Amino acid sequence: MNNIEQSLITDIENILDEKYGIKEENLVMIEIPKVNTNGDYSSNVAMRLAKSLKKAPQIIANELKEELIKSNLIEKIEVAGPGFLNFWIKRDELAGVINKILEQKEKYGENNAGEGTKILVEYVSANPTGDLHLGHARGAAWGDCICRILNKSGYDCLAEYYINDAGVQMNNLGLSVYARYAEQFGVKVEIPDDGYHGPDVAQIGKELAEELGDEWLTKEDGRVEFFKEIGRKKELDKIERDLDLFRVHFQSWISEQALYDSGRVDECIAEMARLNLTYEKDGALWFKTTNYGDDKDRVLRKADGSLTYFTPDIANHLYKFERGYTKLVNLWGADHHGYVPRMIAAMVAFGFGPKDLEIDIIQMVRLVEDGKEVKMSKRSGNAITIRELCEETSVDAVRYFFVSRAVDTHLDFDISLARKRTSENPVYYAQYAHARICSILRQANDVEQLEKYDLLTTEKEVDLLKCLNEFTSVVADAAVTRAPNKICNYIQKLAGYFHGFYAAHKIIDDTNVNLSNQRLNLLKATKITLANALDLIGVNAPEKM
RNA sequence: GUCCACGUAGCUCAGUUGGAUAGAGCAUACGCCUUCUAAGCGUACGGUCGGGGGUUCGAAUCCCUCCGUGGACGCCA
Repeated sequence: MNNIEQSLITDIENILDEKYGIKEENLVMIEIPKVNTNGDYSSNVAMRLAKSLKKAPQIIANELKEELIKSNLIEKIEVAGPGFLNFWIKRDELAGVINKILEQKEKYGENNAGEGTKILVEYVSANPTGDLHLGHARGAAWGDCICRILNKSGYDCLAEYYINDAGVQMNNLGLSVYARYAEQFGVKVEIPDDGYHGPDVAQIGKELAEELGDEWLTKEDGRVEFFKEIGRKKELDKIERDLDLFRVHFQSWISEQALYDSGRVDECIAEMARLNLTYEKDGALWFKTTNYGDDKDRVLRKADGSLTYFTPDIANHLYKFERGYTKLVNLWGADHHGYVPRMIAAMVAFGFGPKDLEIDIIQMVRLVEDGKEVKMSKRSGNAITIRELCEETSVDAVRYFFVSRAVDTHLDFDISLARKRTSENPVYYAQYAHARICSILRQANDVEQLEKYDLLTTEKEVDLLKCLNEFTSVVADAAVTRAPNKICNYIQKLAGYFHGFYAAHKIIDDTNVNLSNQRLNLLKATKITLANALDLIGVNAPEKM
């Protein structure tokens, strides 16, 4: 990594080491000041050292300035305010990023923040008993983007879906599917109270009636098993198709039932007993999660002999570590947040670190149209599905909107806004910038990459160059903090700087070929960076609009 | 009731190991197309960072308290 920020940090760290013998990671921070009268970059390191060095921050800043000014990156340094170091970078150094981008192309933005960490991201994991809805869509968008960002940042990332296909609910699914199937032949069978009454199950019943005929009406042997299995398969196929439409693809699907069948669940219980983590009380088997930060102990095996949801889920998580993943990330709905401490406690009980499993909580989505909350689909009268949402607006808009806000905040998804093709809609704003660049490049002669970009010195050009320089560290930061919304913020900023630059300057100019060619290369670099950023959130970068 | 999130401009939100005058976009008002995409650009307006207290050179950020919103408190999944 040799971007400007990183070079500045390294320079300062070296000086601190030589001059004061200070070696401390993450001490030196570089930021881009809000106003450009405070430099291209600035650092507060002198203020942070004031206490330990027992010197006024301004004095430290001036001492650092003496040394730093020797750097060939820097045009000018000022010590300002309470002790900030403000840096102005040589213009041709800033522009060096253009050739870097032109050479790296779709690889620009790659970084090694993850240092090869094997990380497993589990998300969506909706039960195969119905369609994917709003909340799932937000989770799917978030998880997919996180994986893209992690992969770009030197993590070895696996996207996994945990299928809750064991237990009572699957039985209920089987019974419900059978009831709907029988209904097609005029035979009335009760759907269990906690069964599935929705239109998707009715649809499956109808399909099965057509495919299979009435043979199962009379055949009782293995009927529930059969309908359970086929219901599961059909529901999962549907989920996979909807996710595919949403451009989300899992590399791994883990079945809860398979964890039972392979004996992993039993092994897990046996291992907990060996580690003395369990006890019997009131006929049930309990896990001493309170010893590891939970607020009460939890039941693993109920008095009726069946296991709780918790037990196979522990086996599920242990299996992730077993496969060599050293970092686990889950995305859970807000309604599961009470479940977080016990799962972490379970992993800690098995000797893993409290940060080896991190669970991000996704907040609720409200659907809004014309200022009013929309609860149900107008088309079907039921809860709105992910497919319906994408068809009503667009995959690009849905993905962008869901990912552009931090996951832990409540989100209003404004359908009318998502449909708009104006600057009110941030997706179009960014895509329009890309299309605009493509249009200009189509009309210009193709230019080779240049040795120098010494003519790109106006405020708009410098803003754009600084923004391009920033991309790699934005990606790295988004990966480490698992915040795809930071990529969206970056996209808006980059698109904004481009539009500003475009409005201020004529790019294709036959009377000044040198400047024109430098600007065209700046455009090419901007196009690549914008497309790379959009790709990280899975949104298209159109050539024409 | 207990626990967990969240509360920043009219609206939607940025803002992390505490830093300079709290930032965008939208909305509103006014400008800008004989010129590469006006799905754009520019200017203006807009704030007790939910209230109060504390910690210190410095707080939207950390601590306490109160208010408001949402969620969780099963031998459900």
